[in-house]
Amino acid sequence: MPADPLSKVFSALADPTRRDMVARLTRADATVNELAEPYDVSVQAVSKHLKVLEGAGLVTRSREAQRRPVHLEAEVFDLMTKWIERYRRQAEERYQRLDALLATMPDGDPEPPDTGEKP
Amino acid sequence: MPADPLSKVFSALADPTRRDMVARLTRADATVNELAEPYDVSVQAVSKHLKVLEGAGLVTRSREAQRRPVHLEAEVFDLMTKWIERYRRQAEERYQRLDALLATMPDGDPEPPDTGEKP
DNA sequence: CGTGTTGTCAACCAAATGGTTGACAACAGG
DNA sequence: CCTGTTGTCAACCATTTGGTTGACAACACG
Repeated sequence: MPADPLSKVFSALADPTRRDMVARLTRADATVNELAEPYDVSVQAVSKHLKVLEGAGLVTRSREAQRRPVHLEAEVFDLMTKWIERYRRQAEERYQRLDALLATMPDGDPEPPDTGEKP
Repeated sequence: MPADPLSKVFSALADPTRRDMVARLTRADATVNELAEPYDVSVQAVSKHLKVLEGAGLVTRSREAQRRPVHLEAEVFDLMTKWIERYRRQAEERYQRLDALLATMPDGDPEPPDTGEKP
């Protein structure tokens, strides 16, 4: 189960219910019951979702009597953003290079796939 | 299996092997065998991974004789980036408001949790 | 002290996931 | 035409995932 941090975060956000919880937590902290209310599933199921989000570092929880308020940790988002941006940038740069390359050869085939000579 | 687009993309990138393939595809298009080479799994397994990436719109494939070159589609990244940025921003704004709120009340408890008067 | 509220833990279940092997289609090139 | 290469499809298997129900701990409050 050692699953790297990035995998855990992506995996955690791959579920629509979990994404919705995160969305709601950007507005305010909430208890498990509050979080569970809009969804048509048991409180236990939501508790499990919370564990996944917690394991991914997207969420922390404090104690306050018998309540366990859930708090969003937005920093983890940066992990993903960095990964995505990095490869998006590389993909774009490559696209630029390809463009430049095409510009240097106005019409010829760089590697003639077929030398013509077809009757 | 109707899984929404965002779920598919997050889910596709939740796997380290798949993320590595994407990373390599930012440098150059590749065939299935080329992609499979570094990993210690069968070509069929890689073919499955490709189907997942394709289903998420992260990758497209053309025909060229019996070869099926794989090409990265970077636009889908924007879907994720938008989602992430939106909620990261909201979380930060909320943090700001909380900060401002705390500034207006130098020391008092806004909602006395306990009115004292307990013998 | 008993009772209600809040949440977790454990056992169980169905479906999805990631891997395997074997068969086969499609094409290039001798 | 035969052969090798490239890739997919299908069946199968083990593990994970997302959900359920039931029991129980921890605490507030009458």
